[in-house]
Amino acid sequence: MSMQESSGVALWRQVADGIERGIADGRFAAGEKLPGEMEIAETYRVNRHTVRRALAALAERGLVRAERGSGTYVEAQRLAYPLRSRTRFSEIVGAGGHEPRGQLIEAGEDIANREIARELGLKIGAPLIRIEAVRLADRTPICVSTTWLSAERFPDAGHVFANVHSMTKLLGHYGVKDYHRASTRITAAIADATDAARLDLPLGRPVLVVDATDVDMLDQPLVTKRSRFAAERVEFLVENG
Amino acid sequence: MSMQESSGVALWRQVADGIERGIADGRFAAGEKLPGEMEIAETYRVNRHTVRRALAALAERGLVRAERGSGTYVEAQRLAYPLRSRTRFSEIVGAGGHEPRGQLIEAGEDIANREIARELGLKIGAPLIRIEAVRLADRTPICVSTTWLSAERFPDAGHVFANVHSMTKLLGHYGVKDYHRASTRITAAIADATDAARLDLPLGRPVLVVDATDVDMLDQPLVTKRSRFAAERVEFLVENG
DNA sequence: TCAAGTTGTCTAGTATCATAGACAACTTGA
DNA sequence: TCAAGTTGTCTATGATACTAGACAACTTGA
Repeated sequence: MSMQESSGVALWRQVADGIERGIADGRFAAGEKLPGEMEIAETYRVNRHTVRRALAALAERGLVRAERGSGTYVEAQRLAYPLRSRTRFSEIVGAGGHEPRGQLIEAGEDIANREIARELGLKIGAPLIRIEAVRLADRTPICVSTTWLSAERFPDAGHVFANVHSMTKLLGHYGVKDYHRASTRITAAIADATDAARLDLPLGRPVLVVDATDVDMLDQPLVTKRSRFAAERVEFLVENG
Repeated sequence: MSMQESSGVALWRQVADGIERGIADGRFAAGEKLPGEMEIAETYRVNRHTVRRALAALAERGLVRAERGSGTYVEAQRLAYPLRSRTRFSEIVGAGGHEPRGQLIEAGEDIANREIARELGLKIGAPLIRIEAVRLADRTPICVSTTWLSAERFPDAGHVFANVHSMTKLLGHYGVKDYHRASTRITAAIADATDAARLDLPLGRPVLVVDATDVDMLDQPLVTKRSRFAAERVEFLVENG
């Protein structure tokens, strides 16, 4: 493997990403010993100090642990996140044996642009409630979400959410007994400073960007949201047929 | 917005990513003029030269175009890629008005590890055909795929694929009339040197990693594959209910 | 016990990144 | 025509990243 020059990504970062990928796809299993620093330096054709910096970065994030005189060992795992018609963060995280938590960052008012208006079946310029929240599993931030609801249909939704800390409960408060996922769009990006801070993620890490709209049992749009997931902490499962 | 220090990502790269994100999520529409270099420098709190380097990187990738004395303008778009039960690369790309193409990189033999054996319903160590291919839309590489098939059920599949250049046709050659997607797992990573070269992508860009298994009409597994998509060129659409 | 292999910690030298300022070349609209 | 605003190019300087080499501290297995 050879490294790319002047890509705007430091060499040690490229090495760290390479090793992390090896951990993610199972080439380096959890608990296993990584190759020695000299060997890694040779395979990536960089100086041993550069490898050490890469390993230090991974160690700081808790993915590996160095043992002097012995070697460097892997410790990691990703949260499985099924994308079903019935997608509830708390249920998914809870099913994985982790403790789900939601935390309100900010609630405010907004106005529908063309895209949101189309998703929610509203007119452009219609008043909206915007809720920004971060969701955690066992105190590890998993994603940050921006959620939009019609301010007419859900007046004062911001204050309600601040009390109940759950989208399901919020909708229940307005008489919505059940809802399901109508559409989901996924792509990836690089975490910007805001996301990075909220996700407790170093800048430059990949995030999975998910745009989704939930509808009620009559297929009437309820909420639309954009979530940014720390890619290194989740793995989406799409179940077809 | 403030930049993060010593993340292993150069400042100009962070600025470039920020602008690219603005293009991706529509803050900067195609054809529109970006803010002036001085203004960008102020919002990101970096030197104008750093902004210029960021813009140069985006220009090289064809996302923006600078016009001396006038401004810098956006030009970009992402390929919509629906993840349905019936997922066929050529149909998706063709439907978007682009010309699909597949290109064989390498075909060889392999042996089933635990994961592949489970996906394909084979025993560990069972003989496999491994096919590496890159898929393009209008000569732009979209993804690289590694596909595994049972060597017993599909003998000589590598040579067949080299002739037909299509997974659908390959399966048809063995009497498989129709098939559909059984499972899809998505996560994101950073492009390594191999991916970067094959996708004509600078190192360090995010890729969407998709693990998928296709089954026949009797739900018997046919092929399992791992694809890596250039995240900046596609947007997955998950359609539920 | 000892040799080989591992991670930890120094010292340097070179290349790249980022900032700062100045000015040229060009476009646009008044 | 001209002023204001834009991108293009140059010089210079300090900070950081990367390489190179040496050796210490520690673990493991023969």
